[in-house]
Amino acid sequence: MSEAPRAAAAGPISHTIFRLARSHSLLAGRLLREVGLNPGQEMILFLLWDRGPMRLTGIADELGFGDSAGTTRKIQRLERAGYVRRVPDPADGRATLVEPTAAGNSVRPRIEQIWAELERLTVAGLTPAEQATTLAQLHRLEENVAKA
Amino acid sequence: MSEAPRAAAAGPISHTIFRLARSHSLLAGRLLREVGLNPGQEMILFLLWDRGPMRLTGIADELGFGDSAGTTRKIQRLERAGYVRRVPDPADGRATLVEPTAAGNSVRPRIEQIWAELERLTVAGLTPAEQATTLAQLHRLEENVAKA
DNA sequence: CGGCATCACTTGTCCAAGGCAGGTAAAGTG
DNA sequence: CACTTTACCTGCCTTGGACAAGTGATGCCG
Repeated sequence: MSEAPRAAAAGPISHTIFRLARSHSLLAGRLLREVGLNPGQEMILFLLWDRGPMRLTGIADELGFGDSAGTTRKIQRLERAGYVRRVPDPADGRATLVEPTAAGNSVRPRIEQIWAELERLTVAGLTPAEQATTLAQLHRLEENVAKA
Repeated sequence: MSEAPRAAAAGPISHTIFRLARSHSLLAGRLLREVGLNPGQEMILFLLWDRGPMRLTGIADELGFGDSAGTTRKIQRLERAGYVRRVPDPADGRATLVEPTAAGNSVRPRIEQIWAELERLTVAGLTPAEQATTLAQLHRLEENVAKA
């Protein structure tokens, strides 16, 4: 893994984000495979555990999914995996609410462990103070990029 | 886009990397669509511009592609786009060298502009000193994640 | 109240990425 | 000279993002 100077010269931070993103996603995928999830699906579960049953549009808005069609299919996969259930929204005949199943709830501790492990590996060697500044800077980058 | 506290609690930095990665890739894709590239392809061109003709394995190693099959197809797409050409390696009958075409070279200034724009949008509002520390910290995260 | 735009979701299709499995030809090795 | 390894390619599967089109339910306006 030597340098790729031209890309680095043209945009060193973008370049590093790009590489970090792929490695991080691969690592997350490797850790999550144990529970049969692919990277991203655990985000939906975290959201449901926090907020209770949500409709698809709510999930999509919250997680920044661009496309509702993609959201449908993500939920279908989680449903096939048995972690999530779909119930009609009593308040709106068009909508369906998504909620974790018992199986979904039962993997929660394990998923939280996996995320803790992922975080541990990611920030290895950084002091708590460094972690805090890193997080703050990542948030600034995220805001910039989301806004653009 | 409010918070997703549970994921943030379980791994705030991982969580932010995840979101940043997707937004950044979407932004890069939007900027690059003008020249008919998808995010990632420009990395290959940067590499070739820096190093001259390379074999597929060299490209894959350098950019961290896991799979040689995927590399083959990425190059095929760049080839179909007309930006790259494949020539047999005179030194090794098994290998093919990949090099930019005239069309590939002609988009170079534009791609570098696009990357500069991407970087500008990404680091908007950060002082040069902040950019330097951000870059250093991203590199540390990348090393950690690549190693794990 | 009826008509109509809007909303929530679903399905189909396309393309790109990653991964695995298997195949071919050339190169290297004992 | 066999045998293994290397470099690459192809096929196939799953995921992801995007666009298009369709269905049923809801909301609103005249």
